[in-house]
Amino acid sequence: MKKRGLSVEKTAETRQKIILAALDSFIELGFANSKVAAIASAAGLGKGTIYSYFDTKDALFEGVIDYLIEETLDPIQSVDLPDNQTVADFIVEKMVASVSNIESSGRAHMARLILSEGNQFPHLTDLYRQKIYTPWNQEIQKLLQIAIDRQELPSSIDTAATALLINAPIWMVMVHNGVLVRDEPMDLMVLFVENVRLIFKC
Amino acid sequence: MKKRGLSVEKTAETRQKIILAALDSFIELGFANSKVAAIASAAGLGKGTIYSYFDTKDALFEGVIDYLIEETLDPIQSVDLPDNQTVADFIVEKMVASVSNIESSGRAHMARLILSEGNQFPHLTDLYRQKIYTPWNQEIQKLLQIAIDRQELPSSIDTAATALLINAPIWMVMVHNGVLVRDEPMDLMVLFVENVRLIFKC
Amino acid sequence: MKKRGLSVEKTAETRQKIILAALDSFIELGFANSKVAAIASAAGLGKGTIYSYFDTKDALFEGVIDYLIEETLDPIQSVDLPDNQTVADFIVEKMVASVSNIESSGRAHMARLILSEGNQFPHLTDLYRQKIYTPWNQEIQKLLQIAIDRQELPSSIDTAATALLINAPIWMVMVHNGVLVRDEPMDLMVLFVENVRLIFKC
Amino acid sequence: MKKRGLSVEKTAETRQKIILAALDSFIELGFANSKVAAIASAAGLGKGTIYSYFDTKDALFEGVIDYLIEETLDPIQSVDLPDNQTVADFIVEKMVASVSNIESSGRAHMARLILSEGNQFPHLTDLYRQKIYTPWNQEIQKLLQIAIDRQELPSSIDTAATALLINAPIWMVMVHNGVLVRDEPMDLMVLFVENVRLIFKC
DNA sequence: TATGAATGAGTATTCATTCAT
DNA sequence: GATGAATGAATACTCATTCAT
Repeated sequence: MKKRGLSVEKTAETRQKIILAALDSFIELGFANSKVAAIASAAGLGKGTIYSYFDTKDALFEGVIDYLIEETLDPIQSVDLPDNQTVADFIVEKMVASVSNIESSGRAHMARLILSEGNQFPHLTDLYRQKIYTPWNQEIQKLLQIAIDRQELPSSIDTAATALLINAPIWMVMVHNGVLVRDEPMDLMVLFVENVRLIFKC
Repeated sequence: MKKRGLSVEKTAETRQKIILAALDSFIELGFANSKVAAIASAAGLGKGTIYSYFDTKDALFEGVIDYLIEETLDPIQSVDLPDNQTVADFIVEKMVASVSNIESSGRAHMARLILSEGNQFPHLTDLYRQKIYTPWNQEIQKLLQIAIDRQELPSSIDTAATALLINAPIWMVMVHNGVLVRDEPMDLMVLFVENVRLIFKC
Repeated sequence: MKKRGLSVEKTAETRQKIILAALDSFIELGFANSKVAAIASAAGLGKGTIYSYFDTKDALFEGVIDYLIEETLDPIQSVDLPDNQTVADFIVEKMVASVSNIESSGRAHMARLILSEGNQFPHLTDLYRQKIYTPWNQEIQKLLQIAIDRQELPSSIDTAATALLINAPIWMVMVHNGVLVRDEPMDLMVLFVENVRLIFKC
Repeated sequence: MKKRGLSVEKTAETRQKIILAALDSFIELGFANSKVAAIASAAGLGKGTIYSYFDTKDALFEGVIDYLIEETLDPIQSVDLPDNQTVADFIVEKMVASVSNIESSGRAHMARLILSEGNQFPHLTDLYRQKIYTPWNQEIQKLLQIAIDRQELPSSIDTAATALLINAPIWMVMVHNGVLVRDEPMDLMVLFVENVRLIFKC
């Protein structure tokens, strides 16, 4: 069989094309208003082909979210914290990369899709929470605990609540820039860093 | 016309029934998955009656959002700030009432509907921004400016960004409690107050 | 009871208003596209009132046609033929009045309603045939027989066919002016008289 | 694409099936009373298939009329008139074929559909006038002018009016046989020929 | 008697999904 | 594997008709 390898690549490539076309459509039109036929057409494929790769339209949406989760998975790791760096600096440093490309990487789109369609896809909300949201919050909580241990933060703080406070500007800006005030976007980086400085009083 | 008075009451009551049934359905199922027939049935009315009050399903959704906006309109007013109260205390005090009933008053539902359906209803997003979001942010910015004038805050802060920081925990908690982690709700009040204290360093 | 008489008049007047409003609507929009509510509104009445006078929308249409048939009933009578007038002259003279106001009297509208809606209202087509179409043709046939007897026409003619030939320009013009070429109406009188002259070779 | 040929044939056949089933329904029930589902069923197809071929029920009706116009287009041509044949004979000869199959060819149905539904489909009335009615009348007028030139007719006649007179029996019979007196049909051929003889006095 | 709010049967239309080619 | 013609369940919406006032 001369090009079995190629065929596998081809398949992966076709799958990719479908997912990207579907993602565009879901972002622009939402799940309910996206038509399988239009996605197929945008992917340069026939309708039937979509169904060779995904059993149902729901499965296609799950495939898109799965893809985004895998693609954008890049968790902050508390174990990477060097001894000679403050927790605040570490968080800021680590988040610069992550936060600066939150829109271009598709992570903002993913989050907004979870916000808008999550109610109807509890399974995906669960997945997002398990793979992205909760791990991130837990790593932040670990870092906060380390900060308390190092006396960079008072022991009186509630780590769960403070983790949410660190997270809050990210969601605020995703809502602000992506839904409510698209023509005057706020700079997430500025907000995020300022917020960390306030929390760590530094 | 003798029974005109009754008739007006009756129609207002029917309209109310429709809106409340529709609201429940939109919150639970989203717009696309809500069926007009089911809403009518839940309201104890015939399908046709819905269409006597709203031309289309879209118009019904707009009616629901309009209703929520009118119902929940209760803006913070910077002019109410007493001389003998700090801006931080004023914000906290004013927001206690507002924030404590954010779920029960329907304001959280409204916000989440805007998040989930707003893309497909730009007109409603505009309305929400004009009536709720922007006025709130602007009043907060005025208060921040007063705080700067009173030297409760350094003049170096960016009032637009800081207003968003004050807002951020509210959206964070609406997302956290309403979408992602429904079984372990975070106490918005705690988060909000703590955040104000951090910002005002008090 | 002071104004029972008035009440009867009022009732007849209301009925008249309904029929005229309905007629306008049926002519302009056809039966299927005419809405009872719109007819009521055009008549300055409530929807329910229509149903006090006509059981159903179909009955309303029948009422309109009945009204037109009664209103416009003005048959040519062969017994009116004077001895000292040719049949051709008699037909022409009698039809001048009838044909000249065929549009303004509503007879053309009635005929076109029968054409356009008759298939769905066989009862009305029957009525029209019995009250208008067949009597007219039969009187014309009687006149043609008299003309044969008087040797104004050869005995070889087929009176049924010739009656239709006399009728033909009327329908031709109703179709031409009313449906196909509204902006360049043909003068029915000219056509009708010329046609009679051709048939009677005079 | 290998099966493209087959596919094209198949779709043409399906389109034909739809049009014929729709035509039957429109003739029997009229446009408003024809149900898309019933037409689909009569065509041995699913409802959705109709909508793959015609965007709306209105478009389906237009498709049917278009089809009839194309199918039945067979105009009399004045240029075909031989020198050694009278105009009257030419008209009679040419119309024998055309008129004798006016019912079986669908032309009568088409004309009656225009009569009954034309008011609601001005576009189709226009099309019918442009493609069928006006060309026919114009060719007849040309022939009448030739007849005048050849002195087969006096120059005093009005060609436009006389063309309508020639046409009149056709419409008269379509109305008579198709709407009013279906059980005693008149022989169109007899009427048409007799009428031409009267007009040409031959 | 007149009204118009309420009703729900009836219909056009959409679109995810199937499957023969 | 890829295709797109065919399908029909599902749904928004209409409007003749009823009936309480």
